[in-house]
Amino acid sequence: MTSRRALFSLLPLGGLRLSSDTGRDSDMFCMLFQSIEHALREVTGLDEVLLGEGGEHADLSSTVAFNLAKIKRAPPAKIAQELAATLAARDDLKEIRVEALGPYLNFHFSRAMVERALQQATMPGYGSHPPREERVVLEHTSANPNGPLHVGHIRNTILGDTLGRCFRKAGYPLEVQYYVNDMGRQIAIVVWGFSTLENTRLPGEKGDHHVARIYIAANRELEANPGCVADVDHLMQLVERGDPATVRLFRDAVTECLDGFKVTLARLGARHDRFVWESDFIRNGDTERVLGKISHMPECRDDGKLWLDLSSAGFEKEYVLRRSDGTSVYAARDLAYHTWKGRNYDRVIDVLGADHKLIGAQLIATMRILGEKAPEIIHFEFVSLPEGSMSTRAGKFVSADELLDEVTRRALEEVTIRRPELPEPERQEIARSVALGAVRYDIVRISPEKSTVFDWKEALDFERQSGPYIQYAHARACSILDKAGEFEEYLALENEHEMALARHIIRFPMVIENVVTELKPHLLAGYARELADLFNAFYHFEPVLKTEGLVRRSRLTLVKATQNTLSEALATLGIDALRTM
RNA sequence: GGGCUUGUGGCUUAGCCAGGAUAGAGCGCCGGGCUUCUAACCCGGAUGUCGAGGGUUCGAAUCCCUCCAGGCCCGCCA
Repeated sequence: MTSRRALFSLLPLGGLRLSSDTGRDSDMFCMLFQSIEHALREVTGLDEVLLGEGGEHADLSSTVAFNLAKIKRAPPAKIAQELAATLAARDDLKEIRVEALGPYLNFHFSRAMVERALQQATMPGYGSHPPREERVVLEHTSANPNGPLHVGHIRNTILGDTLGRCFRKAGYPLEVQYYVNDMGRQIAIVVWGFSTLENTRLPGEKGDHHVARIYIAANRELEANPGCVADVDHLMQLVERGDPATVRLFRDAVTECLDGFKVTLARLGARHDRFVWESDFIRNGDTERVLGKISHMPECRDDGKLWLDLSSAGFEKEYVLRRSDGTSVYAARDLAYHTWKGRNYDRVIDVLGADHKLIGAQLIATMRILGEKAPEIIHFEFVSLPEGSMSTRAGKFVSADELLDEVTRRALEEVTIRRPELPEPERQEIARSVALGAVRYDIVRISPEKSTVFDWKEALDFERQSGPYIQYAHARACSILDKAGEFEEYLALENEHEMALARHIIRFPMVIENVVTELKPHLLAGYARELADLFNAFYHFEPVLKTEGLVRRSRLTLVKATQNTLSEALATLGIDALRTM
């Protein structure tokens, strides 16, 4: 390790002077990737050339020689060697060093290229892609308004919001929607509770928590008096029929809960562009229109209730759309909603809980039969409590509000220990950002298909692999830049800490691209953490302010690129990039 | 019972879809490092039958089959 560093320092500097008019191409890494992939395709004649990250061995690498070996009946190492020679001779790969290491084809970017790409990383908005045409609509959270958002719901919120931020960063025109289920049975139960039970709102009680209290009490009451269920059914019929008084009762209850949601969502840094009310699809006739169209389909069955036979698509279960009392079922309204989305946007994405897997698949199948655009659905698995699964109805949940309160309290403790000299309001401000970073990161870092158990200890951990860890790396970079004052950008990367950091920074635009194509926000979480790791190592081993001349300027430029990239990555994760903490 | 899904060191987790270079991290544990650009940090060490068993392949954590365990779903709920 030491010897390699020594070797590097013997290399001539040959630094790159930076000027502001270079770097039109804002995602150099993507371009390099594409040109290598293109060259590989030409040279091998294969469509799939297996180009991927090179890890410790290279910037990019390919295992295509193995596949070619089968076709050409020659040893993969020999093929790799021949490919490397051919590729190295190409004009379009002039600045890339191609090497065959055994059967592997390794591609190394020249230092000059890394430095050029790095220069782009110092500019505001780094990682953003040019505007695209495709209009995207993203639905997330959409929790039933019968109680506050809890730690399960906000997995949806944070996943969706992060994905939305990635889409915007990737250049897509995006609208984020919240689908308000304002006419379901749960809401009818809330309304029934409001009209029959003691229901005064406690002083200081948030609307959503108030609604939950009534909802829990109403459910208890209904369990004790099953006869009252008919009253709830009646409410549902009245609201579907558009009975003005009932509609107002539903709307008031839902609004009270929704107002509470909006406060929580704002605390989480999540923003919806539009709240779409389910009942609007009854009122505007869309649901009726969809059901009318469906009634003419060969898959349609009407035996009192109206349902679809989706067995041709592999579903055994009846897909019920209208009850025998004439009222529509959620699935019917959902079809109307998705038809509307499909006709107004080019790409429709929903973030839904794993409990919606079946109904989601049925929805997609039906949309296809209808000839409408089917949504892409991201399902996330459940968050449970150590004592079992959460239930709003049973009052068994940890609300997002109490999670944020508790994490903020802990964060304030931590800030107060570390920065006792700061005035209270400033400490509170930092604590709020740290808490948000901790909560959001803790959730987004886990891939959605993993079911998790909520753990206070983990939620309150601000150390490695946490949001605050990344925020801290950013604050450190800011601290150096603040102390450095003015400097002229210049790059001459010397040692392996600098190179490793630089190589990672230039991948950022590609990470954004990957998140939106694969719909995997946790890739960004991992990227940001690795970036912080690499910066911390650089920070520890390579002094910046104590050096002089070109080395100082080069390292400062690298710090600036890191700070900027961390800041952009954190913003895309919905986490505040603090300048001090 | 049927369907979907997850199973990776004591704990949490990446990698799996598009199979290849010694399976990456973090917590915890052991040992080091703050007169030094913020120690919410860094460095080193121990810890893995990648749930089990078969199969495909030159090569399997990754693909296929069976089984086991957890989660979710299977309502004229949403």
